[in-house]
Amino acid sequence: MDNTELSIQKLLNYFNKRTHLNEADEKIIADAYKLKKVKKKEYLLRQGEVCKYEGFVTKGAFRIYYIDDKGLEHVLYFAFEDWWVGDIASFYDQEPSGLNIQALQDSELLVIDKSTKDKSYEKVPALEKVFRMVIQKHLTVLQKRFLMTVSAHAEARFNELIQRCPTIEQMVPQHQIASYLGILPESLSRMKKQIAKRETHRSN
Amino acid sequence: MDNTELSIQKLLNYFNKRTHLNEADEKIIADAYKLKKVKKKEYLLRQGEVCKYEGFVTKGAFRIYYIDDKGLEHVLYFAFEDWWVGDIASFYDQEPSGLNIQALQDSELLVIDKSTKDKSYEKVPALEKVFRMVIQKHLTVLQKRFLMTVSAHAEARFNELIQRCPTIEQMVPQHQIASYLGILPESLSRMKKQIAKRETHRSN
DNA sequence: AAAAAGTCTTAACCTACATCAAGGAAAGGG
DNA sequence: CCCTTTCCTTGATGTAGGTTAAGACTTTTT
Repeated sequence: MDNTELSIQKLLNYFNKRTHLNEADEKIIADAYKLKKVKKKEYLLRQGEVCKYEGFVTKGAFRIYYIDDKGLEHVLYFAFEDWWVGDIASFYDQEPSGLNIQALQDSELLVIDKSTKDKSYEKVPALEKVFRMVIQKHLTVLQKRFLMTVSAHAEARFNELIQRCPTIEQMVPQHQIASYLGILPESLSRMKKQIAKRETHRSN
Repeated sequence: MDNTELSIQKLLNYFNKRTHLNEADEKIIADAYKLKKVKKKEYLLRQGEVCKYEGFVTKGAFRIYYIDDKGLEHVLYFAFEDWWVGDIASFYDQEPSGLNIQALQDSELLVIDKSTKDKSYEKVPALEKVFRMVIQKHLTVLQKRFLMTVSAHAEARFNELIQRCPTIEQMVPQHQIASYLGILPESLSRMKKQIAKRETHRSN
């Protein structure tokens, strides 16, 4: 079994956890998605472009971020295996995107373009429900993140992130974690020093 | 035509803008949704309760907000006519909600409970697509809001709000607008004074 | 192996907004 | 209509995190 087939198997697995697909459905899906390799630091999407692909990450990791008018980057989320990447608004309306999607490591994903996706909904109606639920999940996660961001200090947000995703510090550089938390790298560095100082005080 | 029928007509209208329903579909939907009246300051949902209803606002306005551990309120969004209210996570998983949904004025909405909603998806599959798109829209709006919140100052967020929703100041008290912007009422008051001062300087 | 690019830390200073406190205006209820 | 509650404003002071600048350390590229 080659790389593409393995990836497709992961995707079918993902779908079958959420609905039941028959063999004909699986064939349609297998034909609709194409394997795409993206090298470290390369982009799947850049701000200003139309989002051509919706992708299912099968290997590696991505960061999805926005660059504001001052040139500062703001990480919207990190995407690892079994996550979806893309800019829904840009993909569905085929209008310029406000987001950048960059590989953090050499990565692979299964991608689908807009017209193929539309056809897949027609051919496999069960996908409507699956994606409704996937998007619902995304929405609730973002809602929680938003409320956390407006109600808690950076240190609480940092602790929450580490608890929810303990390996994150091994996977992405610290300045990108700072960007995810909504603070500058300098602030995160300072904050970690403070935390460490409190830790040693406590143990003495 | 009574109040309920008028409301149902608004809802069918809303759905028919996004898909095509036949008469049987319309009948099913008309039976599934019930009119509910909520007086000013009353709640459709309180933090800690399970979200029993998903609602389509046909009259009035609501605020959806979260109370943090310090007791501070954070407005997630305001909902006016033709908007949906509810806590998706709590509604679909029937688990306690983290949100409060309160009427800002005497209001009316069409509500549906979880099991009726599940049945409506089975009976009218076209609704899957409609709600997938509604939720997609919610997600993109929240995404933009989140990025605005982390990248722009309170004054820029205020200007954006006024531009996007010019009547908001007539509809909701200023301290709730402050809460939506993620600042304290005192800060918004001060900010508006600053803006006004700059305006008069410019015109002299 | 050298050069270049990227990453992390530290320090001094600054600012947007929070906090605390209090008085006044408006609005809604009996 | 008064009384209570809600709402808005203003001032003094505090602070989390931003800004600027610089040095060291690490990784990648050539």
